[in-house]
Amino acid sequence: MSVTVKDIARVAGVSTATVSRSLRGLETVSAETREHVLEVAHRLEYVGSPAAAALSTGKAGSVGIITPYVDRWSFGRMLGGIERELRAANVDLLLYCTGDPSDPHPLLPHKRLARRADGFLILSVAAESPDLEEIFKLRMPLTMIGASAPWTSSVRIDDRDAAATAIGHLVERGHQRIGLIYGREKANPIVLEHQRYLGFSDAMERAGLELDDSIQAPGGFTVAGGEEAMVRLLDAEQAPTAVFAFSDEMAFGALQAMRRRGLRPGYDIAIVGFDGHDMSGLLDLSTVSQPLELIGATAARNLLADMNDPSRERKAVVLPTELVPRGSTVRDQ
Amino acid sequence: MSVTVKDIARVAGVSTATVSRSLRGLETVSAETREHVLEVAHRLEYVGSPAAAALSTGKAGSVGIITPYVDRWSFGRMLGGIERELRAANVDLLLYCTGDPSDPHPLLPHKRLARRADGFLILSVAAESPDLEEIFKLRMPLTMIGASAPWTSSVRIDDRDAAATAIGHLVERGHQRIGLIYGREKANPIVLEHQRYLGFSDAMERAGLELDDSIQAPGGFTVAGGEEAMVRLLDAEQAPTAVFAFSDEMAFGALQAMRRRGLRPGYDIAIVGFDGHDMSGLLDLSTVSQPLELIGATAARNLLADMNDPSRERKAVVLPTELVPRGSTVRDQ
DNA sequence: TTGTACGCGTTATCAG
DNA sequence: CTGATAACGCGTACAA
Repeated sequence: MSVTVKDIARVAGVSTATVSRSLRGLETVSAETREHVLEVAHRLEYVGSPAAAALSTGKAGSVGIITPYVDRWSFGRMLGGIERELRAANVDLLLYCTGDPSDPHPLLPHKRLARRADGFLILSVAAESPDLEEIFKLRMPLTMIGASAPWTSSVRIDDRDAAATAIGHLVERGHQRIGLIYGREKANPIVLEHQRYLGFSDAMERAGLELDDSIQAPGGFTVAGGEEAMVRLLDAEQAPTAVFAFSDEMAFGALQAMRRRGLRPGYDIAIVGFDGHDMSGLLDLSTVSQPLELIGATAARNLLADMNDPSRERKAVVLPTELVPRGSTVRDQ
Repeated sequence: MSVTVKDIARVAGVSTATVSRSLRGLETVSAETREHVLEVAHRLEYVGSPAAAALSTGKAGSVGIITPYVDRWSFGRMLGGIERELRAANVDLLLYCTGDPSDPHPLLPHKRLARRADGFLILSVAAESPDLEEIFKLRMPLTMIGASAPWTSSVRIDDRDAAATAIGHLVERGHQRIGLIYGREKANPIVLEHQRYLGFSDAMERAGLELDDSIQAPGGFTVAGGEEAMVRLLDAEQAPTAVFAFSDEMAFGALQAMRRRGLRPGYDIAIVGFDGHDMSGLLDLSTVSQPLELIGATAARNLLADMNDPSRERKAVVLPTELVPRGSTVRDQ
């Protein structure tokens, strides 16, 4: 097999305990002994066994990230922030993708999940999700992103307020018939959806406007889905004069649908998206921008802190969003 | 601490060996014993320790994926394909991000990498990269994506041919002055870049056209970088009539730059990108589309096969690409 | 079909 | 400062 601490101990003429201590840089070893051990280890091309270390210490040396999707733009950005922090702390990153949260999916794989990591980052999964109960029961350090539960740390934006701001922007510009492209079909919506919907209805009510189901459709958070949804809105008996989409990607699809019909964003119909996608500027799409990398990094840092000090008080961080008005809502003055 | 096989054995009145066998569904246990053990395990809420299992069997039960970037669109798509296959096989996914390959980065973390996973998926890293030597030395199952080495499996597209096709398309449409937006600044390019560049120059030569450095610029594979690069091309003493970008995202940036100057894609300047990005249709961008999820899935499946049978012959799979002509290259007939 | 007992590679607890 | 030695939790020859 491969080189172990035993081999090093034998060659270096010390005990395995001393080898272990030297390797980990504990101060309780004389400098010269350590030097020697390190030299031998290097010469033998020693590579430690994380499994053995994990078994011995009880710490896996990694955190798991649980997410319903992996190929969405916003996920990539968050992941970037998370990865950076984790790498800096030298902990491994395990990725678990649960698939669409509205499916009755086969639960978060096995409970094996538990022992794999020392803590978890949970993305956009409703705290009430039955799947999560299993995780909560583990009583491990947890940080939720895009949702929150009283007994875990969380990092998120104020989805409700942000959505209301977007609608407020449209109302200000004189729109009275405002359509909506939301995410999943009804049941078990991911949290942020629910919050954004509340913000939407808050603002509509405040403006004295009626909610009309015929101009609301699900876009599944994809470009193609957004396009389909927009087609439905346009085909409604009375089409909307403005549309709010729960994600920029869906808004892009909506723009596509409009273009196919010769409708000009901002003139014929106003559109505002959500995320602050790289490409929203290019498409001149108004959007509510959120600091995704920062959200990821903040969550990761928080989780690491919780892991190091389990008694640490749980934190619920709320990061700011920003409305970015562009041509898709301001041309039609 | 937590429930172990020993606890189950005691409660169920059998040996730990029988517990282990039952838990893993080995056929060498009587049905009724197994039932009983499973029932007890369930009742005790037993959760196995992957670390212990790994230590005992020598298999980590996971594969590592090594990538220079994590927030690029194409990566998300590949990851989707990879994740699906891995999940189906019930193996964990470890993510290692190396950062920009042209930096002299601190090597692929530690060698600890080795024992963490049973195999690795390596994305877009040059086989000649010094970092990889360390990995190769491990003699573990490896599958490269977007690059290849004779002694490992690999899955890729024919970047050279694909790039040549894109240029051929432009040449066909009468373009003689063709600019290029490539990725990283010179040194240590990721492999696909080199290949695409070769395809570019192949086709240029074949058409009897000259390469002109003044209309070639790096865009760093980002939208913003693509925009900057395009500005440089437009400001060249003699601007190009057509531009080929190594990624759709950079092409999007180029479109942005054109729009800011009132230039119409397909009329004033033709543009063709690379990837088959979700949004290329929306922006009417001609592109060379590659089957990213399939690439990821194929690579993952291949790696799993190599892991199960180390003597398995290494495979080098080349998947097809497709030129998708759109308005950005065909309007100016 | 089932049980015994040892090994996997580290870390941690004691003595010394 | 260093060395035995006992865990850590599971898999698996080997024996019964």
